[in-house]
Amino acid sequence: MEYPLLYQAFKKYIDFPVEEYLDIESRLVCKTLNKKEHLIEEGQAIHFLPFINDGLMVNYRIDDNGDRHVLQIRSSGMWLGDLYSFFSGNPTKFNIQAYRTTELLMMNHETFEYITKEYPITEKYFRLGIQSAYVETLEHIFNFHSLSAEARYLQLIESIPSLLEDIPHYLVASYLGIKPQSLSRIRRNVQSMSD
Amino acid sequence: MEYPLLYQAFKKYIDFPVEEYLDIESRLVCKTLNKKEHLIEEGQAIHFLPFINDGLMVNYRIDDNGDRHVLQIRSSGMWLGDLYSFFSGNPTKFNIQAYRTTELLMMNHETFEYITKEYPITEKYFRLGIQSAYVETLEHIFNFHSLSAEARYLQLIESIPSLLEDIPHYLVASYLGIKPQSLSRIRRNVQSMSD
DNA sequence: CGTCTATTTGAATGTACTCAAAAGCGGTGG
DNA sequence: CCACCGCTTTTGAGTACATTCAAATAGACG
Repeated sequence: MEYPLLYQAFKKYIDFPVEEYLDIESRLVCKTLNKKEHLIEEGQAIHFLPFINDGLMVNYRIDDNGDRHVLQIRSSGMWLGDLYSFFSGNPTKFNIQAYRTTELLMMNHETFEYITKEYPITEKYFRLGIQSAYVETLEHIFNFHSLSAEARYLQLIESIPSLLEDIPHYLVASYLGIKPQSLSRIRRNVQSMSD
Repeated sequence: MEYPLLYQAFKKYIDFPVEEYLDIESRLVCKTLNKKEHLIEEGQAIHFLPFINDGLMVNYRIDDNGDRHVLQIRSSGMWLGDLYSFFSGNPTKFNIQAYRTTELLMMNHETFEYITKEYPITEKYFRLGIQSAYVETLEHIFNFHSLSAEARYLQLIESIPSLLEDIPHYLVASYLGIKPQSLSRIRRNVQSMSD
């Protein structure tokens, strides 16, 4: 076993058999991205499903005015791709970029087909994984509705305390749905509150 | 076949075999809700997965201040439950309510276990369905980030023109992430623009 | 050291909010 | 049939929060 973090991911929801895991692992391709390098850019058709073995990835989308909106920030131990493009073959609308040197494990489409056919439990694993991502995303929407920008900020840095050291503040601001200037002012307020 | 809309749903992503569908259909329980009746209330453990055969359901959550936030509005031909509670057995945080007389088809947990075991393709169907809901939800977040309240309103009534006749405006406002007063003002503006 | 980019700060603006009241609408009972 | 009630929607006035525009400061890197 080369990638215990990946094995852990497969075991997260169900008792995934080791032998089958090892075959799957052997079929993945390792890829390293440098700081600021893109894994996925808008317009591409995505033929692989990436797992973050070590690093930090940001998923953003550009709107009609050319403005960037960060939708997901994910780190080691998580999958982060464009499921829609991966399964439909249509061009992606997303951009996924590394903000530190990041090591990815890539599963291509043929491998996905092979393992779900050969090991039916894989289908269940992905169903549960996607379901969990879906539930998280509903929670995210609820937070957007019910919390102020300041409360969302406090919640975010509580869950990932090192975030502001790891990626530019303007990306964190975008993820929170505010402008960098507003994030700066919120941080100033929070700072002075805790004095 | 009693419920063509359900069959259509099973065929949406894959070529789901009829015989297997018919067995699944026979295991569902039909339930009718009256206007304003709840299907799911916060705190319950959810033992069924509901499919909306005919009607309109609203999924909302109450925040710490006691305020309601509508997260989903779904109509005929869609599943709408709490996947998290259904699969984990934990109490739900959601409230799902009918706003018209609504006919539901309910799959209980044992049936889910039975059909995924007996017909492995079911697992794939649900994986694809949840995946599609997940992709929609990411789109929803992007709209929240990139569109003004007025643009979100226009997009919503374009996709469901009868929505404001079907459910109270304050629920639509909540779904849009604004107050009923603001929705009223937006509607007045849009009205006067088109004169 | 200089340049480029990111972050902070200030001032004015805008959008949605709160509070408060009025108008509209649907159902019930006199 | 009309009066009344409760609930929803609209409107008005003042406020709060995040935005824009613009400039200053701070940091990173060659």
